Amino acid sequence: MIPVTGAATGHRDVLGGMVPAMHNGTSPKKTGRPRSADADRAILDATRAVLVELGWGKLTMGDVATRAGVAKTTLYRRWAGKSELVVDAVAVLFDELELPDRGSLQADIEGVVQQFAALLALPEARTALMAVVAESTHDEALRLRIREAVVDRQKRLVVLGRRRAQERGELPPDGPDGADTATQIDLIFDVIAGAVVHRALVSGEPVDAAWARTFSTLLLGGLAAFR
Amino acid sequence: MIPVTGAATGHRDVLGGMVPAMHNGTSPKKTGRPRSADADRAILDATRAVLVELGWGKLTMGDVATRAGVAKTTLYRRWAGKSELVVDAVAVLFDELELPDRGSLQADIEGVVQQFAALLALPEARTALMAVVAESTHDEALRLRIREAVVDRQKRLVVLGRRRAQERGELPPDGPDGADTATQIDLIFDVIAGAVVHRALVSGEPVDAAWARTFSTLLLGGLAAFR
Amino acid sequence: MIPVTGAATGHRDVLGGMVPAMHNGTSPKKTGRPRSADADRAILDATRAVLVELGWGKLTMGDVATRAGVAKTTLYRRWAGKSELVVDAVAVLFDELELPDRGSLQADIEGVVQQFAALLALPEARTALMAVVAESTHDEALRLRIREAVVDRQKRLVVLGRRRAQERGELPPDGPDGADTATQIDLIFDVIAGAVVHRALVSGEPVDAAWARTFSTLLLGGLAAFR
Amino acid sequence: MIPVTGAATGHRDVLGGMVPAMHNGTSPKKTGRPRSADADRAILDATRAVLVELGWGKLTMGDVATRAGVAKTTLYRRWAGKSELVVDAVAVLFDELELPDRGSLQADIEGVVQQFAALLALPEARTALMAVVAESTHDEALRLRIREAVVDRQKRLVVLGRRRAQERGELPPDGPDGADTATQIDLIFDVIAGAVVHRALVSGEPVDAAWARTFSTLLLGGLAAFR
DNA sequence: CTATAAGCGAGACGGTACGTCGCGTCTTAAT
DNA sequence: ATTAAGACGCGACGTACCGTCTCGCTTATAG
Repeated sequence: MIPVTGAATGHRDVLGGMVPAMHNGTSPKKTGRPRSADADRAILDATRAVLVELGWGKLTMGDVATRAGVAKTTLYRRWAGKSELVVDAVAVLFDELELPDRGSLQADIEGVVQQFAALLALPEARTALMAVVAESTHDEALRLRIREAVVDRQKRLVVLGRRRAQERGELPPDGPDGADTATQIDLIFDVIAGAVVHRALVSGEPVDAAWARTFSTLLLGGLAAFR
Repeated sequence: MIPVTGAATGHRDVLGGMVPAMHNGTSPKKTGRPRSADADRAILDATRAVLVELGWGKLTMGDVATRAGVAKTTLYRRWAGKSELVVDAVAVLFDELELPDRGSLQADIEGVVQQFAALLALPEARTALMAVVAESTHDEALRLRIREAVVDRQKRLVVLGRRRAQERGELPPDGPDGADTATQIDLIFDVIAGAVVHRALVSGEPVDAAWARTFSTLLLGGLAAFR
Repeated sequence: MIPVTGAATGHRDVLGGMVPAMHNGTSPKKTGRPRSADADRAILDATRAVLVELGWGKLTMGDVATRAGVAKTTLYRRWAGKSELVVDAVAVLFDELELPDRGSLQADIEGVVQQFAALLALPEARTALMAVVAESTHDEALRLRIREAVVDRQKRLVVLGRRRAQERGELPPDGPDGADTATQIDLIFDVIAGAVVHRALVSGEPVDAAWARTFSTLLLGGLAAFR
Repeated sequence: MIPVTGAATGHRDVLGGMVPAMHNGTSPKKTGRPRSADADRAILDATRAVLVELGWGKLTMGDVATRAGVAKTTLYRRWAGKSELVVDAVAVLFDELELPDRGSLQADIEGVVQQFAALLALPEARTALMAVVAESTHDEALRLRIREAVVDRQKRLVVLGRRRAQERGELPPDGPDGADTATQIDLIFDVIAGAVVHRALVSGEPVDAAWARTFSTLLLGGLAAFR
């Protein structure tokens, strides 16, 4: 996994005391046998493998443990539950998204749309993403974890594409008001990610080159409205 | 429930024989005691009640059955599982969405966006919707069911809004090519629904009047690109 | 079935009123469609068939009804439950026991022992007999029914064998006290039936010619003690 | 329970792999948390309690588990089903049978007959015994288990009574042929146990002092035939 | 170089829910 | 009134995972 630092590090037990530590990157330990790094890797690999084969619903902690050649205890020592484990296991997939420079804003948008669509075509990514999002609707901590591990990390693509377009003169430079800029970035991200996910997973229609073209045309037109 | 006709009509058992029939609107029965319509109503009401109180994760079939004053078997006679039941139970919530005529396309868009956001603010709707969508990523029959019961039914809002805008002269009349029209409707639907869901549930940011305004501005700008 | 007359005829419902009539040979009915005699036959045949194939434990009322081409209601109109039905279905098997005259009391005893053992070698007879006896340990009405339909009917074998032996001079004639005679008959019946059943079903040892010989020797010796 | 060693030691699952082990006395375990001996005791006590209160028919695994303060799974980890559990639970009742020395073979026989009758007068013993015997008619493993846990253990009474009678000179010493001796013991056991059970449970007549006297007279006379 | 402390594989544990099965009753329409 | 069909309320079944716990062992650092 890509060690996630920050918010959801460790958790308080019922008595309010700090428990040895969930996955968080920091190492508060001093003595005793250190945790096996092999186990971490094996567990996350096994998680992805099981996700592909069985999907979220059929994925069980015991199953993952067995495949990873690890005891269930080892697993629970590191992650609080299925959701947390799967978020970490899947986050890495989203880091592979890139924004190759295709020369125009429209082409760049089409490119990232199609990359995202390709990712959502992978059963494990599709299923795991929606499953953890579903879980997060009644688990704030999980929602934050997803935001950190997945959402916020991918905003870089919007930021980058925007800067390139500004450099090309396709978009005006940022105004003096930083808040407006941030609002626009969030909006664009929600529109792109939301539309692609909805098209692919809810409507169940293909996100192909033709759709990417039509969609990017709409988006570009919309962006012009902010000029 | 609004009886859903079509796809998931009955299913074959292991021996290939036709099983009495899941919920599907068709009536293959001729003899024997007819199924109780009261039970249907009671079950769906109970499902919504349990969803509100406990959420998707804590909803159990046994619990629903008890509250509905019905045997668990009666429940399984009509729905194959939790997901199918919940789809039918929540579908009706989406039917309450309306498109009040606010005088301009932008105002209409903002209105529907806010109605949709209000619906997603209900815990039972939010959780149940995402949960069944998550399930549907590895269950094609369920995906079709969602599409019929929820998605396709709400496209009416886009169609209506579009016609009104055309009557007002805000949008050009349909071209001769019906396919283009359908493509545009689908696109607009995916963009609106996708963006709102993503904003509300993934980004976790409020879908308020300000956001609705900014979003509708973007969308209107985009629609101009198709003129 | 061999219609059983007497004790367990009909049963009182919870309110103490007389219910239309269980199987009892009498016909209190006057109007309406008469009961099908075919159904009776088909049900009992089906019961025996299912007993052979599946045994008592797996025999279900629904299964019997289906095989008999009859509705479950029809079945319950005639028998109060599984036990009652099976008693009637199996009773006939015991009526096939005979006491061929082999010329001596010992040979006659050996003969009946082996016939009874052959009957207990049939899975349906063995299983059904023990199952209803087990049920009868907490169901007095069932115990009486078994006694009438099975036990008392087979005492004829003891009575007949005894009379023949008396005619041959192997046993003394009945004394003046009828009670003593009845006591002896009951005792002999319990000893023979009990020993054979215990040997065959509890000890699980074969009831073969050798055992029959040893057993009859013991019994004859014992009878001499009453002279 | 008195741990039963032998026959029913673990069982093969559908794939032929060895399953963790049902109750059998052997300990194939090496690693992991050991099974709780307290649980064993609590379960068997609870089983007997439920048998007394509700009888075999109303005894449910869930009920036993609850009363024993144990999870249902724990129960199924040790016993394959109701029958196996009840055999172990009632076996101990039979171990309480004794053969007090009353000074003569006839008196000893009468004594054991009446003790056995008293045991069969207990609803839990009567019902449970017959129920498991009935089950065993189509379950060889269960039959062996009953034989080990109940039947074979009580042969000690016959062996002891016989030795005492020989010491008193009421019976001749064992001949050189051990097989004959074993045959006789088995026969006597089947006759005593069979006759008492048949009288008590099938004929439904009282096993009182008078019957015990008449029966023992018959048996003694029979034994004389082997002299 | 021993003591202490945590990690680890294994698997039993108390729970909760599952989805199925059979029971015996009931509600239809058709004799 | 009886029949075939089949839905119904009920209750138990045996299984699957959950997340925790106890074992005996291993592998570190600290004294």
